[in-house]
Amino acid sequence: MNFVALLYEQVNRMESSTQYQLLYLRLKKEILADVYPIGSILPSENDLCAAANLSRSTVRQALGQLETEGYIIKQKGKGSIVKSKSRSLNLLSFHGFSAMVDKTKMSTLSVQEPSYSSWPEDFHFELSELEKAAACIHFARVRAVEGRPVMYELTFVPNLNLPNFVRRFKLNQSFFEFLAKEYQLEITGMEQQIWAVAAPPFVAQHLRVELNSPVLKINRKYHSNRSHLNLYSILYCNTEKYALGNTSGVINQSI
Amino acid sequence: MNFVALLYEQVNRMESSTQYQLLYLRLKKEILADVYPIGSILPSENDLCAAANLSRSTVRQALGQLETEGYIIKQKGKGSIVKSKSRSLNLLSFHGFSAMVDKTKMSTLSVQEPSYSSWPEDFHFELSELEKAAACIHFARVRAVEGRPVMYELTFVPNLNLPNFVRRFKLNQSFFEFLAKEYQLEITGMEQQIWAVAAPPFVAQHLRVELNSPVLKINRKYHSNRSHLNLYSILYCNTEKYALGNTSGVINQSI
DNA sequence: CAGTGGTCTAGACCACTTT
DNA sequence: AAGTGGTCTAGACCACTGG
Repeated sequence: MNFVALLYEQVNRMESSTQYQLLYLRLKKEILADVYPIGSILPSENDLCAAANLSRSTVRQALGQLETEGYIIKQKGKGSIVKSKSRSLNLLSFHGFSAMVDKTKMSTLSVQEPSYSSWPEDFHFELSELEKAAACIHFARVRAVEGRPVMYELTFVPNLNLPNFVRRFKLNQSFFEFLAKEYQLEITGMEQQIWAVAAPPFVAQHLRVELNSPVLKINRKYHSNRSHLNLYSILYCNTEKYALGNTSGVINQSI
Repeated sequence: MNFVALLYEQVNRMESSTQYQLLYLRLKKEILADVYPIGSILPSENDLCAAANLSRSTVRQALGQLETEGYIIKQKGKGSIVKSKSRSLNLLSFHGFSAMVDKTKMSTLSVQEPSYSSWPEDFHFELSELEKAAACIHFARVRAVEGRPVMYELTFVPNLNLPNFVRRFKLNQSFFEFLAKEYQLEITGMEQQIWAVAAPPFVAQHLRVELNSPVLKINRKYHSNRSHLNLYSILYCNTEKYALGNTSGVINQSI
């Protein structure tokens, strides 16, 4: 390696992070921007080595991170296939939702369009001082499958450097994809708590179930790549017909 | 030798063993056997290189797998610290359970001691031919916190090369740790479906809640490192006082 | 058959922790 | 200062996939 390349590497290390992280971030952005659409194959490891002037181990480290985060699947003799545009987070989803390639059966009803407000009095999440000081962006929607309401979702977001959120976000689009595309905001983790509760009146109404019938209640706190910015959701789910489910390769334990 | 045993031999022979996998398995066994107790530090990467006559990359690959599975935490300048004796998962657990270092508040009641039986008629999971051919090991237990029943758990396991399971397993121990220690059986993945249901009589009785009050029902299929062996559980949870919760993803990036 | 990812080696320099 | 894990290089051979 020559002197210029050495200097270049030093500068890169000072300015941001490591070589494999830079490559990882670049590839992730390109996947999100459809430079490599779902189903397509990334350049081979050797090509990436040559293009980025890196050793194969370093390239493999970047690809490994993309793989564990669910963006790609690597196949011996074939290549690195783009699998998904969003991080596999182990989120619960309605059984069959992800399988519905034809999403015509799924619809979204607006209950509360995005607006700026203050935080609810009885908000059940702990907020940082910074979040409390910011305005609260709130919206609510009902998700339906085959015309049957299955989920009532209330979302709360501190308005921290999210310009024109209210104007730009449309309720029928994917919230996470919107955040990634418009603000480079990545969801990096999540905490959730789940209960079975008797449907209160406003939930019974939106989900069209009998008062006090059993529904799932889920409180979620999403962590993001902006360390002080978290997103909050409260979900009520009607599981009479559709169960909530998830699959995880790297699972969890306890009890 | 019967059909089941023959299939097993084949599968076992197919399981390849690379250098890093062998080292990974050896270290994992030693962690489970308390050669390296929780909190202790593994031999340094260089020591492992010398001892096993491997390059550092290979040793790091083995340690990396132990880390992603939650057995160790690596700290720069310090070493690889043993963190846990069971795989760190993303399973739902009762909120606060993991925080209870003092587990005296948690108790287990036997409902059905382990026994061999046939598979239930209305079993809601799809079984492979191999699993159907095997006997079903079944047990049921109730988990309580501070004397309050919170979970009623029914478990079903195909009796495939799990010698003396019924005699060896005690209901008040961790099922996963038992499987890892006695049979080197690792849980590698899981599917689950979740409902909110009205408590049927037998559930209401075991959880000491009113008939038809809302309870969580969870069906789980656990995948293991034996590709054809899955474990099945049906859980009923009383979430009146304790919610079910989990955390996933990378939570602490930096302050 | 050429190309791919999987495994592995034998070095090197760095930032960090502990002594 | 010595030791640790984090990153990175420049090779190598293998098993597998595809044309």
